[in-house]
Amino acid sequence: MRTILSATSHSLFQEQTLDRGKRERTRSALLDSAISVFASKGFEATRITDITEHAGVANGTFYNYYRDKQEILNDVAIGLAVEIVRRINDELADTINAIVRVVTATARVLEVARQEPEWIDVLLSSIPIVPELQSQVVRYLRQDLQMGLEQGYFHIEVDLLLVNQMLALLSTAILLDRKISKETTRRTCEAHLRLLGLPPVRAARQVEKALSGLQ
Amino acid sequence: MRTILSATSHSLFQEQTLDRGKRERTRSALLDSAISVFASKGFEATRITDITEHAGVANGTFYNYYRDKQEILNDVAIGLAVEIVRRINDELADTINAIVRVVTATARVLEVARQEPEWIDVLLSSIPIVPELQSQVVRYLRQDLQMGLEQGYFHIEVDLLLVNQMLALLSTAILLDRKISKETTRRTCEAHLRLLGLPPVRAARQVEKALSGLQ
Amino acid sequence: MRTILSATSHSLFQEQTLDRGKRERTRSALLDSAISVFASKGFEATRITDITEHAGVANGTFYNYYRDKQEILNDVAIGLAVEIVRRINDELADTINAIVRVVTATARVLEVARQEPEWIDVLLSSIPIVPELQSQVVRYLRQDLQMGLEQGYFHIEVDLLLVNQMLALLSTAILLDRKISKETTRRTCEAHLRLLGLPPVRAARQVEKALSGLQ
Amino acid sequence: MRTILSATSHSLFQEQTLDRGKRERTRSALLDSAISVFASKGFEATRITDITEHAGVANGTFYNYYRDKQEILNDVAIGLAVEIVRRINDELADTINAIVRVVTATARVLEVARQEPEWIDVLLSSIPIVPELQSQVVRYLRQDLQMGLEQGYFHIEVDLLLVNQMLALLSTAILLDRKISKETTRRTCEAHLRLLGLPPVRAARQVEKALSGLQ
DNA sequence: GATGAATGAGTATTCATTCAT
DNA sequence: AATGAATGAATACTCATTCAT
Repeated sequence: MRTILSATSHSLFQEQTLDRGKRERTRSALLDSAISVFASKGFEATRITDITEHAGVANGTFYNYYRDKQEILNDVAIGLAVEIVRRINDELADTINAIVRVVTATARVLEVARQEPEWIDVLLSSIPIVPELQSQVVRYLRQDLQMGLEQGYFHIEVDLLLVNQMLALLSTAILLDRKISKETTRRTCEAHLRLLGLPPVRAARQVEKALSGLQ
Repeated sequence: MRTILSATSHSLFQEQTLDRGKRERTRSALLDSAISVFASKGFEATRITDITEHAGVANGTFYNYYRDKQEILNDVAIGLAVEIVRRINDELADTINAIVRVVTATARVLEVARQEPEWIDVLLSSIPIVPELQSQVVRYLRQDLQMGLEQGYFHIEVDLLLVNQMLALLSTAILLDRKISKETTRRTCEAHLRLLGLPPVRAARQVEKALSGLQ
Repeated sequence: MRTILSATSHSLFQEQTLDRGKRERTRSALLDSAISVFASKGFEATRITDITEHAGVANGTFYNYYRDKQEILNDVAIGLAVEIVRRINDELADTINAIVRVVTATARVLEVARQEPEWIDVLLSSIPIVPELQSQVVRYLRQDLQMGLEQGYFHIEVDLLLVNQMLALLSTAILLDRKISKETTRRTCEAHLRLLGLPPVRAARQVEKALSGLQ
Repeated sequence: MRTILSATSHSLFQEQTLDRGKRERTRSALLDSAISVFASKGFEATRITDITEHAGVANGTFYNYYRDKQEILNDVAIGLAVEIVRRINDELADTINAIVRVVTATARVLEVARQEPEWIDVLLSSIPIVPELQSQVVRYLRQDLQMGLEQGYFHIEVDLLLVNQMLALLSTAILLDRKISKETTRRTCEAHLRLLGLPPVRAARQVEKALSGLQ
């Protein structure tokens, strides 16, 4: 099992296509470039040539793969989401307690945000722009929340609003503290549990316990 | 006392300058126009001519007042913030209970969001772009939060992270339910109180009570 | 007789109209402003508002007096030429030797260039743009040159080319040494006499003599 | 040896790049175009689209090669200077008499001015705008002047002022008589020699001799 | 497939000029 | 006469997109 800690490749897509044909390698170069450039300049401000220059290909090459910026953003965002979800799922495979699952997932996302800030920058800013992404995230989170309800831990209506509230708390943490200190992680996890209906003291205790078990 | 409910002018700035000279009237036309256009197309996508056309002036006129989009956004955002804070302050003048203050303020912002969706759209999307705005909001909110701590209601560290978490919950409500149903208002207020450290049941009761007192 | 040395007013036109009506005073303010601005930014680069701002009047006021930049330049250039010619003529009234007249005139123009650099800047750069100016200068210079021929000093064809050559030498001095050192003055006078056909040694002697008599 | 008389190509740059790649051919088209347009409208008055239209390319193409007008002017001016100097140097290779060198160079520049008026227009008007150019010209002229001093012909201080005086006389000739009659050439050469300290009669004789040897 | 030169629509910005006050 | 806000034509410049090589 690939663990999160070992994974700090800065080229998500290249890594996956080293073996495949030239076409796939060029596509990956574009995708990885897009992550970097979107992260540093923002989606609106990046020009096609920013991506191609960073990828070391001619500007015309872009159009052999994508129609426009939006299209490559979709690929980038989905690719990032899949990778991050994969990492978390790997680790949570055997965890059945919903509280632990929520805290672990939150902490792990923040962990990725610390190690690969570009990924999370792009991913979070993509959510409002890439419709498909939103539904993916919702479907994923809802499972754990539902589980928490059934286990009697959470007291809240599980719906789109809730999921978005949790995402918003996550984004807030990342935007405010790019280094993602332990403190920020703890407070974000606690905020999640409070929101889900745990009394404050209990939320604190559970977060303490779950985080200490993570490393 | 001017109440929020009676106020639904759609021209925040024009209204204030009907009596003053031509220069101020044109400036207000541009400001009101900017609100509309920023709200409908977003800041990045609006062109200067969108603003001037909507205001019914020539494109060159814009530059008699502002150097660029960013500069008019600053004026717009600060103007909106001042107006909204004024409305809420009017109503909260005599309220000393921090919980009631927080719930009322939250509900009132959502009320404005329902009646003047453009205002809140622009205001919220301005926060990351207009540095001055962030500090204004923080200063304002911190007072009530501090009061809640002293009254023994809240159990949380009052800092920049907290303020941003609350703003993020507010934004989430508005983005997800532009109509701002009573349900959305209630859940957002509850989320705020939960985040601030009230046990879920108590939070629900307090929100119920405070909102029913509002009309 | 007004002497050159006493004259260092920086407002050629204002000075002449202090007594006349408001209209003339505004016009003079525009003219003096135009000199300053043309001198510092050049004719092409100056905008109407540069002139009006410098004059302390509203931009629209300009059009009460002039149709465009070219028109005010004409007035400015002619006014400057008249003033400079007047000063030199005052001094040369009793001088009958053509060599002394040429050397004195040259030295005096350079003297003005030193004391009122803006005047000469504008005047010289106006020559190619203000047709009337060229013919004025030619008519003026030709007299002394003709006199020198008759006195047997000069050996050269007196025509447009010669006059322009002399002007070009004058401009060169001013452009290269804005401070107009004594050395620059001497060399320019000598260049003039050499061009007019005096043998080098004689030219040097005459310049020496004429300049020493000037102050 | 390529003679001046045979050379009347009107496309200085195109001619040099017919064989190279497309990029260089387009660049040359822009350069040649710039010469024509600068010559006919003057630097200030030419718009980028004047250059691109004349070159038969789209306006955007300009910016693939140059950032602005000034940048292409630099290239144009240096290119012209190099070409003209090359032509004169070719011819003067074996001439050791400084007087003959000066007269020949002067006459040849005027010859170019007659055959390629645009070149000289642009070149002369570039001198004040392109700093590099001035120093190039100075370095070039100074050699011959120094030689004349050593040969005992010239009596003058060789410095920046002198070089600029000679350039000014050259410009005057071109501006006043675009056709560059023999008369204009003769008088300009004589003016140069007089300025350099030859007695008038001797100057006339030397010019007569040198010019008659030229064709 | 990759290249990169060429394109030209889109937009910002300036500034001379007008004209109601 | 003076004002100065409004105008809009003129122009620079960017950049997504095309396409011949």
